[in-house]
Amino acid sequence: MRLSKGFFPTVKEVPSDAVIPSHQLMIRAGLMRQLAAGIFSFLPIGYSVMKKVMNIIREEMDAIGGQEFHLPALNPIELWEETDRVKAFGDIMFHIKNRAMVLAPTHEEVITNIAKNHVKSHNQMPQIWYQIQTKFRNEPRPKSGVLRGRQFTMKDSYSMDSSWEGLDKSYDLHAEAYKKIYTRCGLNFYIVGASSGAMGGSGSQEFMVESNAGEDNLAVCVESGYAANVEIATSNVPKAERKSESKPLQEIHTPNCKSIDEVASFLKLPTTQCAKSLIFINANQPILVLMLGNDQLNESKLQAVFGQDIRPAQPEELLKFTGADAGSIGPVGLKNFTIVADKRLENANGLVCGANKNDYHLLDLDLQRDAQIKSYHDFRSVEEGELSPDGKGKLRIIKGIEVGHIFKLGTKYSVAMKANFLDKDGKENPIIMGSYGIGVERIVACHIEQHHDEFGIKWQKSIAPYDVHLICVNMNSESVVSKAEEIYSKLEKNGISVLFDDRTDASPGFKFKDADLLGMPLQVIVGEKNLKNGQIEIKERNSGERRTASVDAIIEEVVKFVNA
RNA sequence: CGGGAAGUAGCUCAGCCCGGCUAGAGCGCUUGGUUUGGGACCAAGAAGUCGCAGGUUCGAAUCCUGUCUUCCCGACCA
Repeated sequence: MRLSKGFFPTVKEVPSDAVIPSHQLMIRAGLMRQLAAGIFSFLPIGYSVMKKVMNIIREEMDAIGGQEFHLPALNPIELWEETDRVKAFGDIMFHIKNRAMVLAPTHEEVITNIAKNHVKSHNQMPQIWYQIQTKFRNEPRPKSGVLRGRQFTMKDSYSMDSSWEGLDKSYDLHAEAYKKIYTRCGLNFYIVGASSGAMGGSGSQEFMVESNAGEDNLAVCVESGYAANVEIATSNVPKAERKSESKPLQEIHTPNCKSIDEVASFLKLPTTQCAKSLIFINANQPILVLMLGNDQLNESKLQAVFGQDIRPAQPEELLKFTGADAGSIGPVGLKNFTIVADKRLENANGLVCGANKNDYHLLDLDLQRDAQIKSYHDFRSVEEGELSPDGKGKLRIIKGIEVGHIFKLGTKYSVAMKANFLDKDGKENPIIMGSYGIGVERIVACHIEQHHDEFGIKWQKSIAPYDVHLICVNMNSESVVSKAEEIYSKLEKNGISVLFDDRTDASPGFKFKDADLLGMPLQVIVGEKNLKNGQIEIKERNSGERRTASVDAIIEEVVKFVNA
């Protein structure tokens, strides 16, 4: 492609509403333009990268036996009522005004609908069905360019199995395919254990790219290889000790002591001898959660136990339910409460807790003796520097961008939509499903986040829009132009895709800047300076390394680089 | 949905506080000329209902009210 003929709207100045590097560069290098919040037009060079990513995805999905579908984005709302997800998605789902239709935010329902009508026997499984298609989600706050949009491209796939072992296998196939996809796309990524959230199912993992632009926090440990979303991450921290003897409960005046730190320093006790009480409301019922010392409660873990609707109590509710304000609340003597505690507190004694009376605390609380603990769960958020669960190394908390998520769905959708098959014994069972997603634009943005410098993008070979950026430095020199033209046509004949900067109205400096911004892996620079010595310069964008090759050897040199 | 910021030429912005005549700059664009190895130079030019609506005023980009849009932080994110 000739730069003089094609549409490559590069921009020198940083767009005012782009904050993160990938967003800025996707605008500056002419990959896309914004139409509205979270909605982007992809321009030729941007779409060419998208297509390369999608092809890698196709190849790897086909390699595990996936079959490509193309499902409608416009769905009858009735379909979504069958699984009660009109309510579950709420405002996230776009609704069509003049017909009872919605724009699909994902495709479990459509897939299950097809499976229900046609997958009737265990002999027809396993199946892996996928598509690459536009998804619509009415995000309350689109941000960071293409990283969180209202319309985006997703590879979504669905596995159908007749057994749970089969699901495990389909899931593992996807995990392996995903690793290949992200590796081929030039991304450094982590696979982390994740919360299944309201999606349901028995397990899920996320594929995460480390980046400051990320919205998720991950706990990772290089030494042990442990990696998990902090929503579910655990660490190796000691439990509170149980002393051999429990002293009697004792009420003590603790004026103006609200926080655990204030209470601990007032009583001259370590914070790890304090039990912090937090009140939540679930289905109008109060729940008291006990945490050790200054441990932070992880609300995702709380939701995993009590469901999504649990919420913190309002200050007036605290007073109503416990008779005290925050800072003086405890588990002793509460009526009609569900009391749960973090695992670190299991059967502990000798603790300090609120007395349900403002400015008073209780000493020597024994959780076995003095409180009705319904159950113990892991509720705490892990902290930077704690030991990984296997104790082999320290945890680091990093920010990550989710580029993929795989779920073992189980039978949630097949049961809801009555997608049943007959097993070997002629018995009817719900199809066992998995669902697996990859955000295509996110891969592109993450690639740029991981491969760029102050001058522009550094495409890795696998997804670069062109293999080579050919620069003709002196358009007024006939010999230079004819040599550049010759190289252009020879490279194309050798199957190399070339972006040829043959503009007559751009200065050399301008061309070099554009080449660095656009970021093709190899720049071939044809200029008078080197040509008079029979040399052509080549520059590798990734390393910045420059060298020259003789006019006779240049084609071979470039072909070698591209195919390396 | 809560908090903050911003909408002036294709882009990046100044002007607004303290109202005034014909609304500016740089980049980009058009034409002509010069230039050609790291975002060239000279000259001439085109281009803006100052987001929109209403109000105050002799007079509004500027003051007031409302509204829309965009960005950032938070909440939310199957």
